[in-house]
Amino acid sequence: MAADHGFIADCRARLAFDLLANTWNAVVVWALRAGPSRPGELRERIGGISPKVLTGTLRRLRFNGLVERRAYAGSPPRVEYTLTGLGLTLLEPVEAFGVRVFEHGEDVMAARERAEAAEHAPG
Amino acid sequence: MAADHGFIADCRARLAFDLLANTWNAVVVWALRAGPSRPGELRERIGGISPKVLTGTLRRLRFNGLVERRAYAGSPPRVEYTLTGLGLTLLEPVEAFGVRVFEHGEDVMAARERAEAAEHAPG
DNA sequence: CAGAATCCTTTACGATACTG
DNA sequence: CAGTATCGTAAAGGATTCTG
Repeated sequence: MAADHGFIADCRARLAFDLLANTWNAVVVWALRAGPSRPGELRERIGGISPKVLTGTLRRLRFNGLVERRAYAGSPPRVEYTLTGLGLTLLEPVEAFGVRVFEHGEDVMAARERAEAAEHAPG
Repeated sequence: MAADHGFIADCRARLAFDLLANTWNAVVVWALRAGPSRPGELRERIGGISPKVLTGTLRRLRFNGLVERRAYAGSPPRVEYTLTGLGLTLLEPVEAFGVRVFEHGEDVMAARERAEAAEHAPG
């Protein structure tokens, strides 16, 4: 069970990749690589994510043990989110993935244009 | 702009991680690591994915240039899907992620149980 | 400032049946 | 066997407003 990295049958893979199977999960993990961050910082850093969606995403990540929440007493409220050990472990491949997409971003765009052209031409 | 791997602002990250932002995207990429595969093989290998959803996922992956489709003439139909160069490039971090989740799967489960307990206790 | 509440829209997912 | 069509459900995303 610890040595079948070569091949994983059935839907254990789905359980694993569910950790990323949302629009913002990986983005937020990525944004947290800078260290403990407040929600406002995250929203600014990410761009285009609404407060509600960020809250929901952080909740999911906490639920799965990737992220920790720490609240400080006082007013105005101060809250910080941090990657847990597990989150840091998973950050590495996430970051590697992101870097590669950035490196090969033009391949993706080219593929999309080709696909769109192929949709319009024969249709 | 090719050297800011240390920090990516705004929502380019979202564009990147959209490639994984679905339930089955990463799972199918993962399942294709074995080499060219027919849809039936993929369904069997993955488990729990319906034909329609597999088709849709493969379509998305093709659209983004991660996967290639090759159809062979004849009857019954024979179709094979393969990871493109880009797909192979991205497979590595995907696989690394999967492996790590399998290694630390118990952390995830423990976090979920803790989270569920925390929901029920105070509520 | 954090985040809960509300309302709406979109879309992925799932089961099933059907066609070439 | 590959893929489409149809139907229904569930959930995520988005915009906005409000409260401690």
